[in-house]
Amino acid sequence: MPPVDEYTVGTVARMSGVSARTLHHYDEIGLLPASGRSESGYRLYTDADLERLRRILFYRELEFGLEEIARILEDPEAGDDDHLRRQHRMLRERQARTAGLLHALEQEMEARQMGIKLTPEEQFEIFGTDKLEEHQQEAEQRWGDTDAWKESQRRTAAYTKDDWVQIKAEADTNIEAFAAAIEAGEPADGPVARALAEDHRQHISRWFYECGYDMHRNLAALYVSDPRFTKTWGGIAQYVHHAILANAAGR
Amino acid sequence: MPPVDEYTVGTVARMSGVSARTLHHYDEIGLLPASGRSESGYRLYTDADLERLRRILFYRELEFGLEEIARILEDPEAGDDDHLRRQHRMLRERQARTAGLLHALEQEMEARQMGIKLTPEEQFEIFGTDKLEEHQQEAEQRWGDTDAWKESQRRTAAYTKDDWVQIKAEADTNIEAFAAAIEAGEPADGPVARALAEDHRQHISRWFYECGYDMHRNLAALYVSDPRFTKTWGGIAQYVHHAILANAAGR
DNA sequence: GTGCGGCCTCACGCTACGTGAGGGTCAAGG
DNA sequence: CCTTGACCCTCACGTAGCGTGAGGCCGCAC
Repeated sequence: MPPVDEYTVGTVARMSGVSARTLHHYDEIGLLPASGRSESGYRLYTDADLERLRRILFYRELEFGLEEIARILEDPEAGDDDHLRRQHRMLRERQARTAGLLHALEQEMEARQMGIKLTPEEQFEIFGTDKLEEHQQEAEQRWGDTDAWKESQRRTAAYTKDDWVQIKAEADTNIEAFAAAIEAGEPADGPVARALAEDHRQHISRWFYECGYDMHRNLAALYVSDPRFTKTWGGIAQYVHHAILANAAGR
Repeated sequence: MPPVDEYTVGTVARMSGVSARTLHHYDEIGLLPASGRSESGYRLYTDADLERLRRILFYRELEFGLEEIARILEDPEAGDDDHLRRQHRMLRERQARTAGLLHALEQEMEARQMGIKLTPEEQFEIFGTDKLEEHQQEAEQRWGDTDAWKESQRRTAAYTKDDWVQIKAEADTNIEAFAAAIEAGEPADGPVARALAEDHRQHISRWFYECGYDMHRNLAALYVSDPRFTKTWGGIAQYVHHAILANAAGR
């Protein structure tokens, strides 16, 4: 006897993340007919149905219409690469448009309000201290005329409180991971530490400014030479510095 | 007397790119009521209406519901930058989501081994040679196990013929620009040459693989050391090499 | 035997319009 | 002056992909 292989709508719904109504709908339109029914009329789905559902959801994510999904799934391959390519093009165009909107929006917002992104109490709430502004003034003194700083200002001006919470969370995770790596005796130039360094670089790129490997190296130098950074990074600064260099060297 | 300032639906439709029905709809739900009517009952829109429509379309592009757009526009900017932030956040989410979709789509396409993206005739038509295959195999031998190679394979698997035409056009433009810069006596480490090098880097990043400045430097080294590249770039290889290094150094 | 949660089948609601049907209106040409 | 064709009007139903009850059967625990 094969594994259970008999699921009711609710079960399938919970497993796949869609609603029961959606399954009813897909049954109705024949996109995903239930393989069978129980004596009392309950829809019963098999593992094969689940697999089909997975494929359906994949194409749905790509914003194909249900009808087109049906066609794609019906005939095994055939000329469907065209669909995929078209979809790919569409998505790339959308990506470009979105990027344009983003840029316009950021400029608009920067113009609208220079500086003050959060009220002092909100900053307090997030960072547990209100050193952020102080930190900012220091930073501006030193970096005010670099492109990275300007880009950082442009981007951070647009962040909401939720964004800051996430930034903080990511940063903390990264610091903790480094601490754990030291604990575990991972070498600073080993694969684990390098991966963490890469995370760190991407964190900066994502939230503050385009941070290539060269930039990252420069930043690493600061971690050991600038007391402000050393304060944030505590005893692990040296280790992080080493890891960043090792990571950058490998690219 | 001010400029015309009296447009009928069809005119507005053509100017804004929406359908007349859409304008009817916006009128019906009160989102964009026509400022007036002609004697015969034609809707008449003013320049102010057009401005409002532009704003509506902007928010619509950001996937706000019409009802919410109405609320945003009605309220004379109370929490104005608040919803700007929300838009910004939404856009970034969409950006990330679309990037994910693109990635998934590319993997799917690569997995289906649609590697034969262009027929030999098309290859010849675009690149003026059908020896791409050999070239490709050589490259794979040498670079096959690098991340950049894999990323490039994944991404290019999804390109259409039109994409390739554009890629080729961009590349040619870049090469010609370099040639022109040499002709004009531009120094290889001057601003013009560096800008061209930056274009070149972005071209690669956009179409093939993430090419940071370090990576770009490595690539530059090949241009002067690897005969295959030297062939493509002819006599300007040395100059390009120099420009890339200069550009990377400034970042 | 009686809850309670899960399942069933209608069936109407929703968004943002598309798409006619049936009928006036405006400017140019015959 | 009258016709023609492009444009405009107001209903009003259709579409996709479900959401959201309503009314009722099923099954298992207490």
